[in-house]
Amino acid sequence: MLTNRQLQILQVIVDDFVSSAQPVGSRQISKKDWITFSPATIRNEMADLEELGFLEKTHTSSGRVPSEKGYRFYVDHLLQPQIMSADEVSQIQSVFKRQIVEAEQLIKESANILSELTTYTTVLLGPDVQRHKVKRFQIVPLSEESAVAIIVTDNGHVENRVFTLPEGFNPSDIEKMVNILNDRLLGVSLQDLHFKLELEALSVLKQHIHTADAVIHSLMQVTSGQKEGKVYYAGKTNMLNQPEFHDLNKVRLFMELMDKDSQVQSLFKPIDTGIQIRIGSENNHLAIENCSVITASFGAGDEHGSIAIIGPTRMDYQRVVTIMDLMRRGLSNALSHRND
Amino acid sequence: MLTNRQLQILQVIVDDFVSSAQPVGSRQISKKDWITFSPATIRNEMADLEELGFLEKTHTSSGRVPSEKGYRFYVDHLLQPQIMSADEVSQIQSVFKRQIVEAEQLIKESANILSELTTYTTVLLGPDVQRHKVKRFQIVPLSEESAVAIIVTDNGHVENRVFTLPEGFNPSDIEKMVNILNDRLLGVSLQDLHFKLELEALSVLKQHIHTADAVIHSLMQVTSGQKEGKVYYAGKTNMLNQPEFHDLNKVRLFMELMDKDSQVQSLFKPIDTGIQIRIGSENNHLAIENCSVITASFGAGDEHGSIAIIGPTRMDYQRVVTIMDLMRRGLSNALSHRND
DNA sequence: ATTAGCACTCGTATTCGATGAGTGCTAACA
DNA sequence: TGTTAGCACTCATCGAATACGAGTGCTAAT
Repeated sequence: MLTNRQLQILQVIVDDFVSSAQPVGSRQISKKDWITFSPATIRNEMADLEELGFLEKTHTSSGRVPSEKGYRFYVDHLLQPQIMSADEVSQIQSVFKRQIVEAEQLIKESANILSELTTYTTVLLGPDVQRHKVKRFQIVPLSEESAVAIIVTDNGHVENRVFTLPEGFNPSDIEKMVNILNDRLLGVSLQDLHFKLELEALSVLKQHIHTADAVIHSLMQVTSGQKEGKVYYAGKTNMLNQPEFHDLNKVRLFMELMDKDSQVQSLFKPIDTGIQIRIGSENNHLAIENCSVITASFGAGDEHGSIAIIGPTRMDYQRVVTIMDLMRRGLSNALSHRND
Repeated sequence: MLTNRQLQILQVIVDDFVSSAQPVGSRQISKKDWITFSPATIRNEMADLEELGFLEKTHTSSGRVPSEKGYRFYVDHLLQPQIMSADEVSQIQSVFKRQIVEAEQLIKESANILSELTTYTTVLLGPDVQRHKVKRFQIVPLSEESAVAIIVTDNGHVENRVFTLPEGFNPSDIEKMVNILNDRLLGVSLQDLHFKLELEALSVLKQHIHTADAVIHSLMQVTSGQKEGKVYYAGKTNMLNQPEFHDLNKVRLFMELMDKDSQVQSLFKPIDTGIQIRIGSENNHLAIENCSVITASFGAGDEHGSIAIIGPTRMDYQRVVTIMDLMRRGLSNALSHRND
């Protein structure tokens, strides 16, 4: 168990290092006016904290830097909600005041504000499309051999894909088919769609349309492709302003990672509801081993998603957590009242 | 007018500098076995070429580097088609062999291969949606107050947007309205849609539906939003491997530019058909003043778009032009035969 | 007209010493 | 026994001095 004094010192070191990016020395700590003990005492305590694994040195005679364990402890025990300026609060709330109809647009705006306020990078994981339910099914023929299939979900998302019509397909069958499909598939979630098409719709359709087999298989191709939700980024280049990214190799690794939506998706998906923090190696990825990811999920009813902020491990956790919590509540709120 | 010897020297300098990124000295040039004259002679010629503005020095006693004017001359007069390895040719053609139904998918694949083969960054400008024509108009109600409007264009693109329904709107009017709109708007290009809605559709609708005014205005909001085509990137991080981007500031500027689709759109849009090259300051943008952009437009019938490659001014023009030409023809071909 | 020879320039890499922030330890102190 | 002043020591950073070498421009010889 850490003594009160050790807690104080750890807190100062993290806070100082977060804002200065420079190793923190004993003299610097003693300057804080609520610190009553001498640099020598602080040095002793720091040596202990280092032995316990909360601090590190960059070289033999440098100041101290929080270790991952140090950040973890700070985040778990020392975090205290920050007071935000009225200006910033109103900036956040301005998004929710505007009457935005489309959920997607609302969330994107939030992500932009989030990176602006934090100066970190925001990753926005779109709502899991697979959970949405079919509201309407539509097929629009384009030519003799191709048509576009459209699926509207219950909350307004539209999925569409061009597919080829089988030879000898009778265009007049389309309407019949669409009716049957709408009848059968209403309310089915997109993730179930694939199977429902094969198991239920196919047999019914076969009775009415003789090329049904081929069409359904084309449609099944359509439904199989869209496994992942969309990923949206804001403030991607903010990371370049962080001193820890003065190294081009790190920049490259980071940017390459950010280009792979599927990897980003799995790295940034929240494991639980609420706000979570993953520090450094906890992220399990080389490209962001010196980064922390803070995720927040939000939602109301069917419409939910998550926002993540990524910055260096030396990130302003207090501020980010406070802002994200505000954002999370606001978004959930806005989404649930949207259709009243 | 340049002498034959000057042409030879300019060619060697560009070629060498392109592959080595180091200023080229007289000795190095004389080593080429088809160069028959001595370093001293070469130095004299280089001094002349510098006076003419085709070459530059990085400092008083360094080798020569092509100037923008030098590249321009090289590109205009010295470019000769490269012979590509059978391996690479087949890699390109593999895309077109696969039977891909959706034009967008096909083009994206091409862009990926393009950046792989060139090690530069590919920017893909989607077909100009505004030119497409309405094939089908559809409205799907989501709740009492909202609905999603869907526009399918003649080549299978789907535009959609959620909009609010006016109070007191009678849901049963939707079908009537959709019918009228489909009737009136079939074949209208998206860029005209906005006005047609206001000028033609509105008056007709008013006769049948008393809330038509409000609905049309909601719809007009939908049609006004989608001014720009989509932009797709491949190999964004390739630029980081170029030695000219070892400077973090340049990286930042470049990445920031690439995040702004609308700016990228206007910078990379080809002015003419065929292959064009814009060198350095010809691009008129600070962030890419040391870059060259090679654009190629392709298309068949209604479906056309353009691909651009961006790299440092010290880029392998011969190779890129050869590859892009192959790609351009392939794409145009594939698109025109797609629906046969 | 071409080229060998040579003095000169300038970027790069290396070494060396000075500086200063910061530590750990010891001994004095309350 | 916990705290602190004092001091020797470490190590990153910076600037000056130096050597090195690739490359040029000029002159004079071919």
